[in-house]
Amino acid sequence: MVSDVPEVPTPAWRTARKPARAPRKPPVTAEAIVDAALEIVDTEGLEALSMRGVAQRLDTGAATLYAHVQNKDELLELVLDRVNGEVRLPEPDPERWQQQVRESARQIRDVYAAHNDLAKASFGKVPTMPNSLTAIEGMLALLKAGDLPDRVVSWAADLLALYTTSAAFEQGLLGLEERRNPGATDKYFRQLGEFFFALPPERFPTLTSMLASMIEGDGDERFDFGIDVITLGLRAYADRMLAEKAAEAGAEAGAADGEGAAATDRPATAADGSTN
Amino acid sequence: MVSDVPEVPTPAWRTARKPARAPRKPPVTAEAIVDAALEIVDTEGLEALSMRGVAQRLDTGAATLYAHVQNKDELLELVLDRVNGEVRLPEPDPERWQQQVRESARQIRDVYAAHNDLAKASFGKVPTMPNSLTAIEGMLALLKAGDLPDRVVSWAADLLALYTTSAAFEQGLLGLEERRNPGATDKYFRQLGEFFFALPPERFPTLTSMLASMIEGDGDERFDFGIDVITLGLRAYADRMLAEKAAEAGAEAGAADGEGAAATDRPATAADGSTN
DNA sequence: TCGTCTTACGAACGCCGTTCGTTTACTACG
DNA sequence: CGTAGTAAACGAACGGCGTTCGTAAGACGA
Repeated sequence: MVSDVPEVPTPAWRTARKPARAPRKPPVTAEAIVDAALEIVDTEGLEALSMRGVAQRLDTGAATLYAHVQNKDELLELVLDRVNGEVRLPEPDPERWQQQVRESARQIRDVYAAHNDLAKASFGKVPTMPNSLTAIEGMLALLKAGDLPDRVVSWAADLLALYTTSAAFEQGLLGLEERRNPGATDKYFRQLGEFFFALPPERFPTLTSMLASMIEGDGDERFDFGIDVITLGLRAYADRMLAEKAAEAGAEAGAADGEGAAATDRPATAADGSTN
Repeated sequence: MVSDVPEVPTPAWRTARKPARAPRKPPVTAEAIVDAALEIVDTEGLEALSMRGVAQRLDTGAATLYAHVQNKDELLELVLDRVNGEVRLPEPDPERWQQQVRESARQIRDVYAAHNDLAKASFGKVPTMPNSLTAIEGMLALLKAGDLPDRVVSWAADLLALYTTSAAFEQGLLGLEERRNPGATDKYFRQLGEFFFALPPERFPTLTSMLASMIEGDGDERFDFGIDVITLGLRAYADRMLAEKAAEAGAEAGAADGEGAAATDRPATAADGSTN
């Protein structure tokens, strides 16, 4: 399309050896499409991703893409899986499971946030692609090393994924807007602060009395807070669960047994797989 | 435009008394626009919401809307605020703060999920509209009744909002798809189950060993799990924080003080915080 | 060299958010 | 009653979107 119709006829011996095909463009493959799509997301954000844009970047038409990808949704899933492939989770070390969970969650957040607001595309999608499954496998293994019951581990993975994805989205969105017009984010936050400080205390007594602490902390601190709360909560939840189960068993076995403090020394039977 | 050009001339005495204007259509106001938009979201989901669709429902043109609403984004914010107005949080009762938080989070989730996938529109938006602020105020008050430090309360509100919104979105999305073609959700879940059970155990040992517990539980149970984990975690986090502060102060004042048990006056839900 | 078969792709369809310039409907005043 | 002024309404258009269809081009075995 660029110069297929020369104004002057070309001598035969010139066309004889493969004319103008030297800078051969790479063939269109699903992989190349995913690459191009991710490049667009990386430079302009998720909203700027369009089939036409991807096609343009590959020097072809939009219709071509549909030979390799069912639709935009599938393309997004492929992009997400490629990004999930960037995640590297550690081998579980039971001695440090909480740190490992924190570090891993942080890594996942950072991997996603490095691709702007891409995380938004993962909301409400059930992960089924290879790299996504590998990431889940890794996180489950980490949690299981924490000696938690199976049900707690499973549901905790969901909870952590939710939290991590949300945080990644917010951070990525912020980074994107900061890149779009640097400095505007500061101004926005200042205006936001002014707005909140101007709220009437009689209508929002609690809110206005806590503005200082609401603004406190950067993204990392706040993210770590969430992870800490969740891991501490998992521990406490599991302990409570085991205590209840023990009390039940005790009540069934004999009424003489005192009840209560069962969360003291973590018995190794925590993950006995007794769930259903 | 409906019948301005009659095929047969109308006698003068018919048009004399205000022709065809009897079923006067209500004037276009921002409120009516929000109503129409919410109706569309309620019946067809967030993705089906378009300015043209809203205009059609009001029997007018899309351009008219822009006289009352800056753009689609602002319209969405107004819709969200209207929905936030449906939330009714209880007066804080320090004796039952954990139950109150759970009930409130559940109510918020249900309010949103009742409007299909509307919750998706709230991701990444800082709440500034009246009803949103009122909801935050209420949740902060509830958390503060739990006797948590200000910083914990502030950040916990963020965390809970994230979790609740995500859960509402997932539940709403599910409900929407179930309404779109009833029964298809069951089939989808069955296929999903088959897919996961067919995964190779040597590549996903942890995942495949826990499939039973991953599938366990309905939406409510799983949501409550998350809320319980978070509230238990908040308690534990606050206790650990206070213990550290106490230890610091103790170390400064004199080295003679014993350390540890700071969760004394709190009824102590298995939150010993002794891990690592 | 021919026929087949995969891949590429221009053009079109029906949507979308938003803007522009004009028309309409109503109010207030002469 | 007539008219000027004004705010609301809105048709038409712009550029872009996801997706489909029928055709064109190239690869390749017979």
